[in-house]
Amino acid sequence: MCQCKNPPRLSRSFFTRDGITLARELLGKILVHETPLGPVRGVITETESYMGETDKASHAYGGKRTERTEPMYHIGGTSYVYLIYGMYSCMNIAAMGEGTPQAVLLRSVVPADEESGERMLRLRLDVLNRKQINRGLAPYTPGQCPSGLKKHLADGPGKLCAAMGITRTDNGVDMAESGSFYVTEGILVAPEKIRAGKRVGIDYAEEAADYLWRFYVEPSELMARN
DNA sequence: CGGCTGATCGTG
DNA sequence: ACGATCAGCCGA
Repeated sequence: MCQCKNPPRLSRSFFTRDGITLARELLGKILVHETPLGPVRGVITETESYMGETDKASHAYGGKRTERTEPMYHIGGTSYVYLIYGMYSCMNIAAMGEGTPQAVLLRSVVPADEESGERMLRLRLDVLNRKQINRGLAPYTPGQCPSGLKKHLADGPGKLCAAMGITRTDNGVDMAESGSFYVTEGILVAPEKIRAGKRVGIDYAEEAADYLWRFYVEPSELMARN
């Protein structure tokens, strides 16, 4: 599927831009995570911008700099992975430079190749099965898994992290330097193919809840290669 | 497909 | 107490 199986990771200058530019530029790029199963590659199809201390939806709103939000304050390219609702992880990439806590939430990916798709399915099953066992129920096997799992492999921030094996141990990684967690070129997305909408799950953010800071491409638009 | 709900735990 | 969520269940 890829002409070039191992393109180089994107370097610092890609990440040290403002959060809106970075969110748009990340569409079509490939997120790569080395897992015990091998590399998992996902084409990024949906992102959200969190614009720092003045953004009421941001964890850094009002200059809240704590142990949790610290990675957002680090240099562009730093990962910010946090636990939400007690059971899911959300994956962000810091934008801008040191001290400016803008970030991009990665909301959705699709497998970049068949091998990645198989690994995503297994990683999703691992997470689901932990809950099954916890409830005293029989674990799913790769053959008979919940219907809809393949269709909704990584189309949500929690599902994206589960499918790519991303946990809080991946928090604070410099993705411009790391050899196991990084972003590469992927599919060219023309600017006119980028849709925008309101960010999800931030009803508390008053006027900021209406900003069109969620960006996405229809999977059918992912055709041309770099 | 759309709406509702319980699950579950680190953070401040 | 409260989430930058998800899966399961319900009704249409």
